[in-house]
Amino acid sequence: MEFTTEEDLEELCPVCGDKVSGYHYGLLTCESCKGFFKRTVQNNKSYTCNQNQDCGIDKTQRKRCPYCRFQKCLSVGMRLEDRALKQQKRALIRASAFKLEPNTPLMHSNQAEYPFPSSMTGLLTPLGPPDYDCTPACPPSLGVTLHSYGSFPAQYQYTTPTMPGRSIKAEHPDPYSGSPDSSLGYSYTEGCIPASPQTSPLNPAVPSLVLELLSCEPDEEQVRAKICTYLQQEQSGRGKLDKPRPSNLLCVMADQTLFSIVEWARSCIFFKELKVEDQMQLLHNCWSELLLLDHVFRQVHHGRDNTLLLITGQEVDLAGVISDSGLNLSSLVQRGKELARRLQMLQIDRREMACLKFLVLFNPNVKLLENQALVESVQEQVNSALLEYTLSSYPQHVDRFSQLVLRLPEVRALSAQAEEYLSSKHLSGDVPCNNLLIEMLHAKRATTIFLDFITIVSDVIGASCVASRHVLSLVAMETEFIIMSLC
DNA sequence: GTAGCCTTGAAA
DNA sequence: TTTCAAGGCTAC
Repeated sequence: MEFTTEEDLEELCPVCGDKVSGYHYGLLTCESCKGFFKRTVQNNKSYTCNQNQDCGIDKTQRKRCPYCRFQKCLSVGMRLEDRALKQQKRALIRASAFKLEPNTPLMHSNQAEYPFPSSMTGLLTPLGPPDYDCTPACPPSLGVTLHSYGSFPAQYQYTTPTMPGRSIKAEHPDPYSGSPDSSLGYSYTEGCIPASPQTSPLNPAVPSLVLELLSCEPDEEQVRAKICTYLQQEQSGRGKLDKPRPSNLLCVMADQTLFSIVEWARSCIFFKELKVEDQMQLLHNCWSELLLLDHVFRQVHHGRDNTLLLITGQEVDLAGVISDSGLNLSSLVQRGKELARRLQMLQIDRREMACLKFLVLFNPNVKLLENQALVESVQEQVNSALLEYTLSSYPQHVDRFSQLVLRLPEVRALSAQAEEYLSSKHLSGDVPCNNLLIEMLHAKRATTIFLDFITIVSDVIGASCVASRHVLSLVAMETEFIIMSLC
């Protein structure tokens, strides 16, 4: 088809029939509809229709119902084009960087060589599963009521209490299959602006990287089954009369979940390209954040305010947990639930969850990695892909990217609090040494001590950390024994 | 809030 | 340097 520019411009705006002024947001529209779409998207406008959501939109009526006008903009195919996406991307990244900058990591990032826990090394080396003896011996502290929730439903059918009238259901029988069509796990129906890509007439292409990250997601049903089997074996080993306390169960669950997280990381794109030493440093840095995210995302799926959903599929009464646990633990639980509630309000989807996990795992603040460049590159790529995805799939929520990434400092702060809690429990002898949770905790603390030492050494010898890496490696070998003794 | 005109900046 | 789409500005 051949059209001259003049012929193109003689066309009428597909939204209101006014004279087109050029290509705007993907198609030929008039200047007013361009401006209207821009204002709506930029200012995150939300309209309602006073009629039956089928108002006629033409040049003279277009001002009457912004809701129907925006719906028509979407239905004819207006969307943020590449250029707009890039511009918004730059602006948002700048804004996010500005907001995130003061939130430097609460803990030291992991650095140069130091002794790695044996079980972690076992998990990361490709020589087969580790022979890890995880003996749960957590003290009774919760006294919670556990009642069976059965297995995970193959198909979610929740009504979110925080969003009355909005039904949430899986669009695919297997929400964990990772295929693009099933990747969201939810679909929404709502009267106003489409709230999810499925209902959006835009149906924009999902960045391939986002799909790639999603395909790395573990099959949660398998993870659940594995952990349940482990718990059953554990119980059968104890004997029928020796029933574990709920707090013991929770401790083992967290420990086993951490194993599954390490397994997930091992199989992930980019991560498996790293050397084992780098992999361990990244995991040591973020294990508690990933564990927390796993818990929080499960609560988002669960969608119930008064209960917690465990990895085993069991529901725990939230009030019981809060009343029966100490101040520190109840504070942790409540903050975790609040974080889940915020993400639920955002209607975070599984693609976004997968991206956030990668942003946590590939933390560019972990310095002196052998392949630092890859980690920084992945962080940048995932940031970019997530931003592109949120802008194109949720054009009515322009600050969605910021809202998502701004949860990460909260995750870090909360996980630091959880580590402190675990550490105090361990020091008081309530948690045994021989589980992965404690091992990771030790590894991180060892790194912190080591880093402080390295910083002092660097200052003393007047060399930059990078330049003195080889010298420091030698020092590390000498201090290895001291660090382990301290821990 | 709308819409027409102007400026900006990326891409060719 | 030119083109063109996005965003800014401002009278209405």
